[in-house]
Amino acid sequence: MFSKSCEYGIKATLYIASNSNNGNRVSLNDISENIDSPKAFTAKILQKLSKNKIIQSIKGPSGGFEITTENMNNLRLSHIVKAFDGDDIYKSCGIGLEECNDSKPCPVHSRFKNIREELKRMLETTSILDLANGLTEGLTFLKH
Amino acid sequence: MFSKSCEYGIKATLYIASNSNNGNRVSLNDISENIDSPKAFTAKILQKLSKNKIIQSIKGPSGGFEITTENMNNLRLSHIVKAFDGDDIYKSCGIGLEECNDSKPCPVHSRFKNIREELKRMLETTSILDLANGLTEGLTFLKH
DNA sequence: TCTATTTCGGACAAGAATATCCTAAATTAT
DNA sequence: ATAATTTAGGATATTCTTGTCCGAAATAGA
Ligand code: SF4
Ligand code: SF4
Repeated sequence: MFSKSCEYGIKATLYIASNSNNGNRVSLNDISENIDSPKAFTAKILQKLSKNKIIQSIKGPSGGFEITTENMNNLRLSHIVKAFDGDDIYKSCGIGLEECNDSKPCPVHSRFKNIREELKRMLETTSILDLANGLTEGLTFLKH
Repeated sequence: MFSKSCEYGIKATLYIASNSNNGNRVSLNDISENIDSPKAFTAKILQKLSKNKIIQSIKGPSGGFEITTENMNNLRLSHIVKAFDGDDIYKSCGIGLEECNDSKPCPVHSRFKNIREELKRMLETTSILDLANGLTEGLTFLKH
């Protein structure tokens, strides 16, 4: 469904958010250990999140990553997905015709439409904070 | 959502089905032209469909590909998807934890679950014939 | 100022997906 | 039989994604 990068991006953001909730800044090492992702690759992911102003990065000793309360509240899952995978998931569903529209639909169009819209709606209404809270409360997990 | 291979696989099957409906056997050339896909690559796709007994292939002059009425009726979209992409789409949704379960859910689990199940249900209930009919009747299209 | 820590960013490597090419095998028609 | 057509399948190429490596830049503390 999502690219590996996007999956790591979501996990990393949520891990950072859950820690920022508690006032803790976290390092690349922390993150890649706790979300079970390759360290060097995760560094790239974090750079991208940082450039997209989803998280904040601080260099130097006792540096690391954090996310502002404002961002946690305002940013949605859709923002992260968009940063990594673009809006493909909203457009090129089904069998990937170049231009999709209702007036010249592909055979699976009507069947996929609802699902696609439900997914879109879910991503656009779920905030980082919503998801991070479950982590903080120990109700959900980022690795097994 | 699906791999390119899977998309071609779906399109090819539907094109063949729509033609088998009219008693026409179609060749690789026909198919790749009408679904707008790279010919050599499409040949591989057709081989896979054939090995998976989704379509039938006939060699030699006036050979080509066709699909039986029985297969059109019995086979679902899910069979094609499974042949190309496995059952990933049913398992590794959301952020791709290795083992997914309700008792140790990832943060997006509850939100993704419904969507995933709806997708699964749709794929498992949509037959090749359902989709091919729309094509035959000129209501839906495989290229623009 | 010097050192240690930590992110940044460019270059490179490995792997997977996508795509092409060419020859073999089967089948039909002549 | 021979030639023409069409699928089968192995080898190879290209492109994209995923992943690693290493030195530069920033920053905190001694
Ligand atoms: S399902 Fe609709 S939107 Fe998706 S590829 Fe087909 S025509 Fe386009
Ligand atoms: S949403 Fe559920 S099933 Fe999907 S990866 Fe997360 S825990 Fe697993």
